[in-house]
Amino acid sequence: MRRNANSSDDSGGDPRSMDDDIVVQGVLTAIGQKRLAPGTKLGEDRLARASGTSRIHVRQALSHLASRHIVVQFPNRGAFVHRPSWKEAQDIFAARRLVEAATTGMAIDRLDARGEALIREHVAREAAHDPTDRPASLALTAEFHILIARLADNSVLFDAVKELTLRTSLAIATFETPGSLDCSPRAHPDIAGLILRRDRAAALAEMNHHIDEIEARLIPLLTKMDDDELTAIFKEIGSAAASGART
Amino acid sequence: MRRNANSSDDSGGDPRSMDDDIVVQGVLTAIGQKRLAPGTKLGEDRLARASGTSRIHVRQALSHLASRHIVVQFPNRGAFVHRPSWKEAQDIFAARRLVEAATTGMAIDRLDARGEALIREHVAREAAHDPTDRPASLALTAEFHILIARLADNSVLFDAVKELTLRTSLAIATFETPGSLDCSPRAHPDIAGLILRRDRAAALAEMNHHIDEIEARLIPLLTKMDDDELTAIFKEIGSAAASGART
DNA sequence: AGTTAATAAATTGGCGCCAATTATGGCGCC
DNA sequence: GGCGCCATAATTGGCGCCAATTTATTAACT
Repeated sequence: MRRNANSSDDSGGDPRSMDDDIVVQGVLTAIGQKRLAPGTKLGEDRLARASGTSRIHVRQALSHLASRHIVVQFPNRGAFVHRPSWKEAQDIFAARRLVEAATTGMAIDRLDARGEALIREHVAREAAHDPTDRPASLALTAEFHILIARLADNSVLFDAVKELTLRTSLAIATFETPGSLDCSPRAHPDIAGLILRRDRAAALAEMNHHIDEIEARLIPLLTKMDDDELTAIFKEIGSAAASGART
Repeated sequence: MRRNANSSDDSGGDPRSMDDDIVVQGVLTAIGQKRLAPGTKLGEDRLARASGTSRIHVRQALSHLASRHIVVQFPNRGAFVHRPSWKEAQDIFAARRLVEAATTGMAIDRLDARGEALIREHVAREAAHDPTDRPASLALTAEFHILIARLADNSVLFDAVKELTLRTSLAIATFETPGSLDCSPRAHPDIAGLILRRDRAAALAEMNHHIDEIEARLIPLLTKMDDDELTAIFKEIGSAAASGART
């Protein structure tokens, strides 16, 4: 009997071993629950002790997460939870608008009875869950978007939505304003209803609006500025001073 | 002085060490030159001897390539050059149409003098190259699409185009008809001219048509069928025989 | 007192070895 | 003659150890 690499379909990806998956899922849920802030160092020995596995699995898991842009690895310095720049966060949302508009349309095109049942089941699960539980809300949001992408029946776009969902949670953890809460899952039943009604234009517009709403909750904090932006600013001052001195 | 992980921007990704990159680039160019057919087993010891590096670098490189869907890894069996299914090839092209239409439009929006110079330089390089050199043509095609994606100034879509370009070369290696040759790079000067002229609609249409042309060169060869499709066919025969026997 | 340089501790990177699993060749059996 | 089974060989998976690099600490010096 051959064992499958990933049993649940909403798992992060395709790590080779089972112990790798433990580390990957651990880091992912820790990030999703905001127990691991962006920029945190992920020491190999520490993760190995925490996950109960060996250091080699931790390294493979970190390499896997690095390929998904969840962590960044510096040579001889270790792995850190990736802190996306403001530009990268905007890029992520622009890509989501593009890809998820496509997956929504394709999901409507290929919608059948099984797809309708899956959508209804998810809406029911969202209606029944505790709205004050932030990590659960975030996980349900990700599951909704991934479900739509699965119904689109395109493996490339499905993987893209999975990756963009993860990176979005990193962007939220980096740039979210402390005030706004639980405003996003409210829109899911609306989108689901429009999809079930095969209202293409309205579903696309609502999905775009939903992504815009998530993006609007983020603000560019200057304290979390990226190094590249900092050097760009210094270069800008330099050129401005040069032109000012010339004039 | 801090050394950069990847010096050239068109490299495959972000492998940690320099030796890993040797193996990654070696496998990539071998695939691009059709010296490694899809389905070929990539033994660790063999790759280590061939690349002159150690086995650990080979493993990290294979893990990296597996995360990019270039190779597939089976537990305790090793890594093989990924042989995309016909469905996956169609998915790749559908995703390319979506993403590259977007990158083309964004490249036109943000086009400046530097971008125009890069496009003109690439067109000149394509005009000067030997059209009978298949691997060089394929590499130039990939570089053109990646250049457009870079001008779009969206890191997520840039990475997506890089990955989709690689996967397309795998799809071509798997499904290409032997007859058709060097018909694709002909369209690049046209697309480049339309982009330079800021003709949005025509550029998008031409880019879509160009991708369609590449896809049209592929045919679903039955001999290179995927395992899943094969089992599906056997199941189909089984049910047909059962219903036939009952009737 | 601040800064620089040297030393020590901690962490990552890499290699060799051995165990576990799988592919292969040969043998006996039906 | 074909099929299934077992032993051998080859390959991958994993662990421990040591070297190389970075980081923290301490000391000396201006």
